[in-house]
Amino acid sequence: MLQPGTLARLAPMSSDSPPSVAEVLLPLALAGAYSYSVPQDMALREGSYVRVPLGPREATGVVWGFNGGGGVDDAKLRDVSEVFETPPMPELQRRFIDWVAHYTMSPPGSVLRMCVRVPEALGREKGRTGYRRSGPEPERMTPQRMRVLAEAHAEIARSTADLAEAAGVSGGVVKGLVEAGTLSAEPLPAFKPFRVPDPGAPSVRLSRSQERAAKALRGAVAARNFSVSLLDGVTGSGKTEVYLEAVAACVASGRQALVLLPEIALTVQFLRRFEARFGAPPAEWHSAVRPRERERVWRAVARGSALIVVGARSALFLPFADLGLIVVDEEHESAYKQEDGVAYHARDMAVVYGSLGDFPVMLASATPALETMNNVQAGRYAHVTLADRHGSAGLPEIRAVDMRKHPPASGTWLSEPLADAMTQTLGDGGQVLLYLNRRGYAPLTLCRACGHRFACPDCDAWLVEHRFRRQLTCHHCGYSLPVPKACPQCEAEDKLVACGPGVERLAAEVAERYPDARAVILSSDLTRGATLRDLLREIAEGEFDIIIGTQLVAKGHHFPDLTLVGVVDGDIGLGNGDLRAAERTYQVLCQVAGRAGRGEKAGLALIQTYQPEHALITALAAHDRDGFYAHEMAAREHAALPPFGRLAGLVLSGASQDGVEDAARRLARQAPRAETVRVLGPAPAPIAFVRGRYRMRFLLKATRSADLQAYLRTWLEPHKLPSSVRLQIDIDPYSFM
DNA sequence: AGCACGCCGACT
DNA sequence: GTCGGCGTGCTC
Repeated sequence: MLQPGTLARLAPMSSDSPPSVAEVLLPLALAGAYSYSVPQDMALREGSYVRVPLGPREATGVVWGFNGGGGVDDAKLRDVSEVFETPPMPELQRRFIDWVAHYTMSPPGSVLRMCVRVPEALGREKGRTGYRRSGPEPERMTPQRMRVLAEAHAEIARSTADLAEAAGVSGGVVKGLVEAGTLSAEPLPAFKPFRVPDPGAPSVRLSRSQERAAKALRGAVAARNFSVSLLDGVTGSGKTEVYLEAVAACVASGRQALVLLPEIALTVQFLRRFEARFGAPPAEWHSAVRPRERERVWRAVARGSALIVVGARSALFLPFADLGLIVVDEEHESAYKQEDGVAYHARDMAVVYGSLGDFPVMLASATPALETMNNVQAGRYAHVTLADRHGSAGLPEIRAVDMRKHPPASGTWLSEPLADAMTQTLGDGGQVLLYLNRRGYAPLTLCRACGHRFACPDCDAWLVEHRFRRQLTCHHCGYSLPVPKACPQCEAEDKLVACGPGVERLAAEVAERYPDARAVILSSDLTRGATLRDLLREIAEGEFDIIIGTQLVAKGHHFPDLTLVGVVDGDIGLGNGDLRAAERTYQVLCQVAGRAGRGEKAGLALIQTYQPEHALITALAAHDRDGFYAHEMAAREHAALPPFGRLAGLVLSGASQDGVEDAARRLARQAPRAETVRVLGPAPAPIAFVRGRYRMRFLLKATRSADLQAYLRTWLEPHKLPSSVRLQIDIDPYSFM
């Protein structure tokens, strides 16, 4: 229904007068855009970044349209305060935001929020101040000041931070020299421009197999339209070099390229390979990038002057001026799935982006997601294969160790066959990797006197002992307490026992068995950032004999001396009803096993398992990936699970258990009947209590062609939830959290 | 997301 | 009697 005010506002549009009302999308969880009146002298376009009044404060938003809102009282309209001179958000990005919002069933403002996380990048560039040598030496000369003056130039101004770092002193020393009149200030350009990657830089020689694959991918880039290609090759086959050729072709044609990597794979090694190919580093985008660099990247991406971005999943929401290619490396990685807030899968959204923008998308993996393989088999995705391991390294031999025949002694986790292989490898001067995906010392602590088990007060989870930190910690919320001496329930002393292994405990066992070996633990809570980088380098240089690691070690690190991989627990995580458990176990074991023998020496992987006859294990040992996929695909098809059916998860949560259960029951009663959608639940979520909130879950199972979102909208839109209960929707859920 | 309003516990 | 805890609701 048109409001009287709307008519009045529409009328001027028939002439050439500028639009009088702008629909502004705000980065907030609101149902839609808000309307603002446009001051006479203000030039706005769709996509303009603007400041607008919002209640008692101001907010930054993006113009989503003109004169279309309606429904709001004219008297309510307030003026747009300001337009930013930043290039407007491209139309393609706005369509992408709307699409993602619609698909994930999130408010469009929540998706916009992911795009405007660098508010400083919108205003005028704030210049930096540089300093150069201009005056006489200060009266008081110190060694620190001398070092700074050795770095300071008479012609070229350098920033305080730059000078201080180069001289190895604190910024205060530079400041002192400015006050003494030895250095003088002058404005510097706000940001260093990104070096232009050279697609024609002398590159590494590609093998024949790589060259064939590269040709196919270059062809997809040259076609300049939407296509999806799966670049499929085993660990070590050189996929990176191949897709970088496609990236080169894209930038050679003058368009931007985005390479997505799981956060953890953004390593120095990767960046070095990149720089070797392009003679310049890429623009980086991930959680460790500092605010100032973020601003630099954001601005350069918006201007189109950063041609290649390498980033984690959030890089998908950068304001690309002219995107021509997205590569999703390790596309099967669950790290691409964002669970909280807007629940999206970066690989799937990348494909959507390519389809909206009519450009190619490339997925790379040694163990593609079942969904991706299904798309390949259906002919929707092109299949580009890399047959061999690059160089001399062959595939590692993979063998199962039957734990029923070789049970380790109580309190230990290494079977004799694995321990013997370790002894031999160490004797031959090789490196050993032990993989155990459990952080800490022990996943459960209990009291032998009364049976008390330490659990998190805010979650349904045991507290994990971290012996190095002397703490019991909840891995869901971070709650910690010092390891007590006495049981809090029966007050018995020295009766607490650790149950089950974590990497720290495995390290203790290793130290006892191999006292002369140099062992190191790689785990996200012990090593991060710079320390991790140093450790990885030291490992590659052969500083350690035994590496004990969690998931972290599976990712693309290359350790040339590593010849033996031991998987401590090769059984599928059962119980939590994860439909992808087998697929994921296969993928990670394949990846971990692939760490062995990448150098000149042959590799061996031993997998300790209680189910050596499981299809997953036999397929791994036989290097029969396609066999395992066929087996798993048939199981999914039989159960009408993805990719043969669609899923959605709904989680209701709140502080009061009764409140949540009651809300869930009411909601269940309202569920519309539909041929193509089944609503399962409500049931307590697999982890029913997290961070002090109770959680009830619905699982929706639908046919492949069902419009799940439409169903959910009909169900949820008329329903009013109590405000104390929160609803989270996850379309295509990965874990059933 | 902020920020204000509002209704119940420990203070001058 | 007030200060302030954060639960709830609104912002064009």
